Amino acid sequence: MRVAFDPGPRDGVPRIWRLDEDGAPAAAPETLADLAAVAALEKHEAPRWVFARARSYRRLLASGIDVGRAHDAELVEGLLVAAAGHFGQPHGLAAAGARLQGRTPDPDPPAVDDGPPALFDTAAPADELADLVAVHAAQQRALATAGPGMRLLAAAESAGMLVAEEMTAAGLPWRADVHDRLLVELLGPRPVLGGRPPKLAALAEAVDGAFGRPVNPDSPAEVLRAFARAGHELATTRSWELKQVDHPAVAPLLAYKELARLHSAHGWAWLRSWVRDGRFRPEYVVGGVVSGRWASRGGGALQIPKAMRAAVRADPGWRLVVADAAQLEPRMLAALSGDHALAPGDEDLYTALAAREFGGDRGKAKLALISAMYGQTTGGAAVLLATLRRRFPAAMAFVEDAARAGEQGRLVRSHLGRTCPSARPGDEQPAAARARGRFTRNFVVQATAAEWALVLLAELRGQLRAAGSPARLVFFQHDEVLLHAPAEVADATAAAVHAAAAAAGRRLFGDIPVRFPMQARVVEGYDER
DNA sequence: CGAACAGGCGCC
DNA sequence: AAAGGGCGCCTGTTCG
Repeated sequence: MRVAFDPGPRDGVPRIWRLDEDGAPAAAPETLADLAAVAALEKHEAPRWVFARARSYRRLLASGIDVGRAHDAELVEGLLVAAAGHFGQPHGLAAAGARLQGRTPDPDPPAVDDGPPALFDTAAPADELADLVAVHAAQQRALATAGPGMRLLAAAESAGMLVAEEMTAAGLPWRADVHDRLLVELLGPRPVLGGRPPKLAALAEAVDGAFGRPVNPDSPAEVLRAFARAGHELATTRSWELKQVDHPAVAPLLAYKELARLHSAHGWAWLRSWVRDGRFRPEYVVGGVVSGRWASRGGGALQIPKAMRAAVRADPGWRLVVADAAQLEPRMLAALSGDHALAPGDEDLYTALAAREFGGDRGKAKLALISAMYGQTTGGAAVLLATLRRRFPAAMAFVEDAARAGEQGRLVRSHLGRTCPSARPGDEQPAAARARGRFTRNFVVQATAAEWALVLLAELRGQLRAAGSPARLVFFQHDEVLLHAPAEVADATAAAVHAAAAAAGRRLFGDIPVRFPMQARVVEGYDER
């Protein structure tokens, strides 16, 4: 059974509508006394809940209610709109309803972005339950004809929404005291009145000294002028370019840039803004990246520097289970292309490939595969690619077909059917066409990896719920998951991750020899190997 | 004055 | 040695 759910406005009442699998109403709409009634329904009937958007589930979580299965109409609409070749068209509930009635949809309302999500809530229109039911029914019709891949993708995307909201609610354990200690070690004591911390100030002074005049190291233009005066004409101030310059300012400047980045992006201001009560609670945007990867809002959640990861520590008596998929994208390529010899087992793929084809040079093997998937042609990649083309013709043909499709302005799709954005006016120009070819080449692999990860999350969440496990998913980053678990169930949680990874591979590709191993480690701190 | 853009770099 | 896919977010700079 399915149940459409409308939380109603803040001070209003929640409403539900029982539906058949195809989305047709199975009864009259009902008004609930309170949100607790949702919990009772979940306990006794465990329906698939049809939500208009993530915020509907956020309202439930705020009341301590979680559910097992969902259909997120906004996310599914985005998948269907893209599949129809209209990527980027409005896909919120209002837009979907308008499209259903043959009207031109208005742009989606802007995402609310004014602080941590738990602290605000934008009231939905008074009664959108009827719209939700109509849109959902239309989506079920579309999914019925779209095929099993799209149906799995719609379910996984919706499960991703559940995971994302629950992760935000749970928060990533974050020790402010450890973070502060790391900052003091790297930057010196926190400056009381703002300004540069001692070590940054010292490095800036060293840069001034090396140039013989004040130079703002934060201003690329000033730095370029200073080097030019010293006889070094640079195109940029990127660190790799600076490293090739023989000048006494280079060393302090590079050190400054590294520490300044930490200070500005993950310094004391970040800590104050984003960590409350021992938790970092970013908001995850499911499907926020064209490839289906998640984006995040607030705190740069998907760019936590390695240098700060020691601040992520389990609560006393708890552990972190840190699991990341090994060489996920080349394994996806092996599965997608049917070139299974590319990924023969569980062992490190690059090392194995290097032993067979690249004289044991793992770096070469990695560069070759990265180049194949990203479309790199320069910097010595060409000779490596020739080796790949000879040994793995099907895999290379797969990415090259995808690149050609992009160059010709055609759409490409992931394994389950996520569709890339359409070509834009101007993309037929040679340089733009090549760029689009690189994009579509990468899209097929990255988007399929993203949906594998999505199915993994859904499987893992399902396993943990079925087992009544107290372990919680607390972080997800493309091919890596973190769980927070009581020490006594940490090993079982790691085992659940392995099982979920295997299940995700089967859900996508059936019984093939390619493996998608996840290395799971049980640690107290995220920095521990 | 704020908005928009560019340069740069963190992560995958 | 230094280029190719996807992001978010900081600072500096320019523009209106």
